[in-house]
Amino acid sequence: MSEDNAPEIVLALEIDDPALAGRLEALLAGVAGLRLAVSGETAAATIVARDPRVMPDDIALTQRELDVLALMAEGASNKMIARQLGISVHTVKFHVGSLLDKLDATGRTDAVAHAARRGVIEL
Amino acid sequence: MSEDNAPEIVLALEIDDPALAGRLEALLAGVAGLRLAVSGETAAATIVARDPRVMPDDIALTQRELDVLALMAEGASNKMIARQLGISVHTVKFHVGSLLDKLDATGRTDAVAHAARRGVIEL
DNA sequence: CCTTGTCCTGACCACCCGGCCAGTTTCGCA
DNA sequence: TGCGAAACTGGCCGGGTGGTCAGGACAAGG
Repeated sequence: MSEDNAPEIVLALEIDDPALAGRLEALLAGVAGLRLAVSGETAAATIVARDPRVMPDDIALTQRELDVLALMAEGASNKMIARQLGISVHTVKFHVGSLLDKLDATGRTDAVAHAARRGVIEL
Repeated sequence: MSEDNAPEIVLALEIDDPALAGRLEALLAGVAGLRLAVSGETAAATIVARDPRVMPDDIALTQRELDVLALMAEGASNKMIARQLGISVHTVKFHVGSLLDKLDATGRTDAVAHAARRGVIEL
């Protein structure tokens, strides 16, 4: 049915591992209906595979710490976080402190950046 | 030894557009050597296609604001930024203020998050 | 029973942050 | 040559932030 609305799906590759990239390239080359993007071309979708080395140990964050972290990433102040989670500002500061420690960050901005970098949270 | 004619490449799909997702699913289903991940499975690579998000006007940030923003993303304090750029803390606060205004952020953490989201900076 | 760990709360304090005021120099442009 | 925009600096101040102390509730496991 209507192949008119489905020309070709253009895919881009962003893969750290050269071996995996090569295999995928070879496999996808033989598929009708899609092709790989040439340099600079805008792709409909991108195949990504990050080097797993960036998150060696998935840092053990408690559920509460993840809650606080998520709200921190939204730019919420301790007071806002406290209200949102139904806990006291003191407790929020406690969790933020733990976060700074575990993420090896110097402040909340640094903590969010670190967490985003290693995929703990999605910006 | 290396039977690296590896079994299958497991791919995950993260595509906003259902139509595109469906087409890709159909296309890739017929390719030997790779398969789609089942829910929760760890994939070797992920195919992503974000909604052509609104990055209408790449916000006009001055060079100095970009300098400050980059250091903010590293978790640097105003004092550190001042020292790094060879300017006074007051000037840093001035630029941070402009950044918060232009990025529609409530604080430096929010500013970094917004900037990262719309690709102004790379985390 | 007692210890351990996690989560939660409180208070104190030095410092940082963001917003406000006002002022300078430098530059491009009409 | 005048004029505005950008960059820079200063002081001031209310509120937020991060570090440190101390302690309570509650479940898991010795």
